[in-house]
Amino acid sequence: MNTSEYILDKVAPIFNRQGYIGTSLSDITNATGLTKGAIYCNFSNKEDLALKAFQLNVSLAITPLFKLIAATEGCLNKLYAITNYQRAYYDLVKDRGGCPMLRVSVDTKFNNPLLFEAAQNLSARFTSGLTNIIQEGILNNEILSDTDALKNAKIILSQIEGSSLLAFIHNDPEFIINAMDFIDSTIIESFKKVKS
Amino acid sequence: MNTSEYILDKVAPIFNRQGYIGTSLSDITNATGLTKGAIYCNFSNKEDLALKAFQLNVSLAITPLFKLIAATEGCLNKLYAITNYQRAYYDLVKDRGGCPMLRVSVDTKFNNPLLFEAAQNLSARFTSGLTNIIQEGILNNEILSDTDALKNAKIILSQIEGSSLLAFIHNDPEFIINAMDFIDSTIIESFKKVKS
DNA sequence: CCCTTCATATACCGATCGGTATCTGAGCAA
DNA sequence: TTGCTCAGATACCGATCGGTATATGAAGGG
Repeated sequence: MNTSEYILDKVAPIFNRQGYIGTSLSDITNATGLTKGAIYCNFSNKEDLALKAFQLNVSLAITPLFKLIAATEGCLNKLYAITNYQRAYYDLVKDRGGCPMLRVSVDTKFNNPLLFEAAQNLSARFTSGLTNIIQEGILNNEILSDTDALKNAKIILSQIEGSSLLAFIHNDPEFIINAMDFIDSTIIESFKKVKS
Repeated sequence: MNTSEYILDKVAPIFNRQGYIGTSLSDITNATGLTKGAIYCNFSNKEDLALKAFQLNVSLAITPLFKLIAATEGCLNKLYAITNYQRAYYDLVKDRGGCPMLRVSVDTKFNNPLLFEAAQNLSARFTSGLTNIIQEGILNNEILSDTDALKNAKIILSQIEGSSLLAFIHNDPEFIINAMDFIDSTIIESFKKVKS
């Protein structure tokens, strides 16, 4: 692990807990044991560091889900893989400050277009990924053809993000568990061609 | 309107857009046209001002919903009143930085226990309020008796907060509209004793 | 007319902010 | 051994931070 990676490893959870403005250069030098000289030798400025910290947080918290989806066969199975991944999400991110998409989007909308756009793009990829899964399911005859893919994708993503927020507020993963059980038992169930 | 109210009126949306740390005393003096002397004459410190600004934001964005619920007769009608209120929520808060509960809970969890607790309490009141409505509906025979009140309250609140966040990220109130339509047509519908 | 009161303004505090110019010292090539 | 490179350390910059002590000036009472 080189110095840049070492810095990001130490700093990414701090940015996710305290936000962009809430994380100071002294927080960064304290956490890494390095000096400002070392930081600015590896990153062009605080914003650059924050953006790469966000990317690291995403690669740890969300990218594995995208890979899991890609590795899963069948559209309904992909959807179940998502809810199953989310069931462990609270434990995955609780010590790192919660969902990085949630954190950065709230934190930067009015003062950091670069970081906000990164969060916005991630959310858009999430939405379109979900939409594509449902649409494929319709084409494959796995999902009822009168299902509105985009609408349902937005509802599922709302449920994922909202339950993640509430779990974070109350230190209670049950919000996520409940929401994922509901997605499985009601939303995904309604996609199926034949009711059991 | 006295000076304290004037300051809060000018400052509350700024806190909601930029967060606690992201709002500086100069932001506050610039927005009000007053000096630091006037600010500290009306509020004991920045945290005090931020807390009261949060309370004002809540009283504008969320308290009206609580009053609407209280003024509505019938548990199912109360639930429909909630989804209906949320349909206009994006327009209500978009110029003020989005949902204050979302903003403050993300912003202050790791650095301002006082403000975080206020957001946490608000979320808890929201959850228990929803739970009580559903439980009353069960007692009144408006809602099926095998309905899990707390679980459904958490699911509805997740949907409300998640869709609010996504609408905020993408400047697109459709996330909220979709989610509220879904709550009406699927969740509340599943509460009813007799399917139409 | 004078005195008190009190809200606001002014001027200032030490600390910290993000950022940078310069220095140091280890590694390496010749 | 010499000299170059470059990662990192040190020391410093002006600006801004939250907060406060003091000055000012208008209003009201005697």
